[in-house]
Amino acid sequence: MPKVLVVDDERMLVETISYNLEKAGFEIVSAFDGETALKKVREEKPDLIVLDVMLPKISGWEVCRALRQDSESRTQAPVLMLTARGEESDKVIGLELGADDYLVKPFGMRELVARVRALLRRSSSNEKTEENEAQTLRAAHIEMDLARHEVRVLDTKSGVIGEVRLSLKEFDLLRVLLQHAGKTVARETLLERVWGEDFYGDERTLDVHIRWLREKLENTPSQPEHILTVRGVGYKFKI
Amino acid sequence: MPKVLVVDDERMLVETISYNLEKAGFEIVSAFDGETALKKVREEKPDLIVLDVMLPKISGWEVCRALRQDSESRTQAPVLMLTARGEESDKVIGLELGADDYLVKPFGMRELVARVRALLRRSSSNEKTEENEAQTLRAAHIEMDLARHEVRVLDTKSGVIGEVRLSLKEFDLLRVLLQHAGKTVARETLLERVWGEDFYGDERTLDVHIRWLREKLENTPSQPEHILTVRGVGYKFKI
DNA sequence: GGCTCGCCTTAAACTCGCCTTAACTTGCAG
DNA sequence: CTGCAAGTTAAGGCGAGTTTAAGGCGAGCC
Repeated sequence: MPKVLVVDDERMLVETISYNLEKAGFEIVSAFDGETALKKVREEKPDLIVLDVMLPKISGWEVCRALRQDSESRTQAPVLMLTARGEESDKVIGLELGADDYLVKPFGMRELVARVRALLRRSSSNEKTEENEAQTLRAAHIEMDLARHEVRVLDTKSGVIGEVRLSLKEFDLLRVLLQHAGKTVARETLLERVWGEDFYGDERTLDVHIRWLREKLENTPSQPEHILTVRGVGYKFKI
Repeated sequence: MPKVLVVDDERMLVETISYNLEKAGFEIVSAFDGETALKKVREEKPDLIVLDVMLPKISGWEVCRALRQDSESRTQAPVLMLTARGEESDKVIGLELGADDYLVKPFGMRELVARVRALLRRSSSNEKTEENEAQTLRAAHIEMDLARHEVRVLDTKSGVIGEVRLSLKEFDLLRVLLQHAGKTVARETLLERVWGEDFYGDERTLDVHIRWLREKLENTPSQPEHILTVRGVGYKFKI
């Protein structure tokens, strides 16, 4: 259950927002001024902050900057700014200072909830990708998470993402192909990169592993759409 | 200073994105529709493209496909797609068509900048490892992508670009001809370059392969317009 | 240690694309 | 007109790649 901090000096508005977000399944913490807001951030460690621009004492902008720059109250949590007028300059300043989205008053509660959900979804998927900066290779319907040694396949029809189990050699082989995505990789290059300089085994080993990759990644392994043979040269991953 | 092309029909969003990317040290080029985008890609050769899915006239998908497949506007630059909803099917389509990452609206500028940096870092480290600079030979209506081992033909009438499947020998033969485009290449030179120094087979073999090339590349194979015979000497590719 | 299990390699039969050869035809050049 | 270079077509076979299965090796587990 994600925790949301709502910051606004109009208490009725905070009530309304809190009610709606709670109904949507979030845990709510609130603050009516900037100073309290920063304190609550430190204490409660919310997953997202809804922040009004107009606040007594410290303005919303300053709070926003503090959230991004102060050593004390710094947080990765996304910030949704509430602004009175839709002036672009406001938007620019907000994004400038590290806000992630903004909403112009008056706004509907359904929209607010939708944006909060969107921001949280993104920030959580972000965490995943940023931790292992080791990077993910993407091409066509394939997604390789190198750090986690995970491979996901996107089913074109259903849009479902499924995880595929690959053995070590299969994984290495696919990685080399994807690193050169689109280009043809010579058989000997593949053997060298995956099996090492000193592999004096049967060349057919490569073919067999290609076969297995096709079985796991292609719709019709015998008529591959992505892992293609370039006769007399090697293989290529067609995007 | 890497150059980024920002494509979106919401001008204010382009402004915001441009502002933030500039501040992060990028040079910005922008376009508000797909057609202009493709033109700018050709003219400005950006290092990365931020591309909205929803565009007037040509959709973002189509632009994306063009960036990967059209001979004119093809580029190695990574593509970051902006999509309105976070539907998985969108993601699938995008990656299918060769996008490298995608971002769901609304998104924060910090996230955008982070992703742009990540993509560029990846693509530049990619370049380093790929010594063989993506070389393409072009002449008349033919385009040879040596790295991919692909050949495309531009149909003069319809303007359609079609991929042509060539066997290894056909490919090598065409490459030698195109490398000397316009000039006559002696029969023995061709035999040597394609078949190797030590080929003691039938001379007719060369003719047969020429025939097959003509069949695949000429409108009327028996009255070739490009792959011409120079009697007593060899062949030449007329531009 | 012995056991199971998954992974890699090797083997071997098989398919099919590609190359060569052959044999005939065309057509240019002297 | 004649000869030779090149064109054309089809058949054949070689070999690259496919595919399936079996064996062996090593890792992890009783």
